[in-house]
Amino acid sequence: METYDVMPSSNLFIRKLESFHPLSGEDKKLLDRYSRPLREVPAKQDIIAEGERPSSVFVIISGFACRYKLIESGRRQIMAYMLPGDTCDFNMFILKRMDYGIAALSRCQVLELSRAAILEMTEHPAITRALWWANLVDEATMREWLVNIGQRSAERRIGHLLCEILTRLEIVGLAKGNTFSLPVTQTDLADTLGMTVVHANRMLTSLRIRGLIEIDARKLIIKDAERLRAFSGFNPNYLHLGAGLADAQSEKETPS
Amino acid sequence: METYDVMPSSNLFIRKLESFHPLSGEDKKLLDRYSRPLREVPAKQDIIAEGERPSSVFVIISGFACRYKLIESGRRQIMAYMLPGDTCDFNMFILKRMDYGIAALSRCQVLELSRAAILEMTEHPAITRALWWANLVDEATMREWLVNIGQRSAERRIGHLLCEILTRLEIVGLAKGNTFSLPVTQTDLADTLGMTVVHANRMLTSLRIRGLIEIDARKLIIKDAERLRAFSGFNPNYLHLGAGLADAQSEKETPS
DNA sequence: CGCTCAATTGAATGAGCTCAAATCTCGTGG
DNA sequence: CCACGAGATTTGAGCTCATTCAATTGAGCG
Repeated sequence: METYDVMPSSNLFIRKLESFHPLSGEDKKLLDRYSRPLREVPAKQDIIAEGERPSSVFVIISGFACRYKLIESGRRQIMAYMLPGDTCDFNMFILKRMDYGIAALSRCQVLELSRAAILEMTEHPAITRALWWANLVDEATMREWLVNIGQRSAERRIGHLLCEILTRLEIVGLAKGNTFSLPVTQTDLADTLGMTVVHANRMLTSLRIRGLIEIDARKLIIKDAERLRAFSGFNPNYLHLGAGLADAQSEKETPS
Repeated sequence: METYDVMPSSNLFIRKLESFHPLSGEDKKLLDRYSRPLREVPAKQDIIAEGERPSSVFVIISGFACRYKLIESGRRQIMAYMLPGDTCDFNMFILKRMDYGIAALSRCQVLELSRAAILEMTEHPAITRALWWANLVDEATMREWLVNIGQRSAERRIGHLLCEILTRLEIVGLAKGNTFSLPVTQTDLADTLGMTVVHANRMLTSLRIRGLIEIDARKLIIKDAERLRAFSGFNPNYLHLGAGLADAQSEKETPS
């Protein structure tokens, strides 16, 4: 068994995958080779639109993106946030047509992986496992969002989402001291949580008054993370933090 | 290329998988071999509870089951319906612990597939593809539910869900003439759609008054499916009906 | 027949929405 | 460097959809 780098990678794609499964130097070299070029996408622009035929897999390197759907009435539902390091469904090109869109919420740097790139990556078992885990966690996250929207009050919904974003950004080192940049509009938040902008604004204010958060420009400070988590019913279980790593660990201990 | 049975299989597991990808006689023989024994689960009982270590994959053969989560306040969110022929996530045992539960809504007959059974099945490419598609459609369905709960009024939410159930039951031949048995309580519907039982009841009444549906015992009649679909904004795209089949088709036409 | 759970209905309350207007922010052109 | 304009945030007021609480009716079962 070889030794791995101890320092977290500065390549967020690699760093995020490593949070799911240990990668060898060779794995990382391969990933690094595919980590260029980056496509710049301005805020509010589609990365891939609903109805398009998917031809590559996207990795967000910087900025916030989302999966979303529009309905007949013109309303929009955001179904997932894609934060730096996040990969969209790597089995995407099985689909004939996208049944949803992926758009940049803020300015983003996006990596496009061709079918060939993905095929090469999936020949590496560790990378494949990491991608698998990423996929499982995406699904689990979507389930949690369903619970959030279906069962919690508007104020707790917002709190829950902020807790999730904090946790996910911490994984890739983009949150320090419970503070992070949240480059999305309140309209985006509202469309994420199934409420109106006006109400989202009021509930943010309410969280501020409770002393749970602080907002300054597009920086969010979670003043009391523990209390916010309790208030929002946030339990990070569903993110399966380090579960893939634990799994690899137990395999070493009890080889099958 | 061999010929396949023209008649739909009476084994709903097979029938459902076939709706995603054509299966050879040999494939079906294998699936059939694993189609016993059936476990009987009474209504309201867990098939697998949150927190358990998953050791097998479940296939619903008769009855309605669901994936669900409970939150601190005691509220329940149902995140998916599992109808006859439906398979739960076939990658489930990668997980250390279930982050949600699966329960029977009505009395169910459930097939349990061991890890070994799944491994054998996934050596057959056609079965693997079918399972893949099933998984993709499950994810797409969850996305659509998010849209439904997040963006539509209570009455349209119910309408949308009923349209989906109708479509899914038709695939396995359990809906005839827009009529099917819906063995779930109104409380279940309410917990599915993020509303109270009282309101679910009122909205069902409202749909009845509009002449869109009729309820008699646990039988649901959709009086005017086209109008109900329009009313609810239901578009079956997300179920990717026959997409896997079309895919197989196009592969035959243009072999890579 | 009596029990439990599901369905239904009423009335009051409240969370969240709509409409509207005011203020703030920030990038762009002059 | 400043003014302008578009988009974002904030606040007010009134209204509606959906909830809560409570009670009644109905249906299936031992």
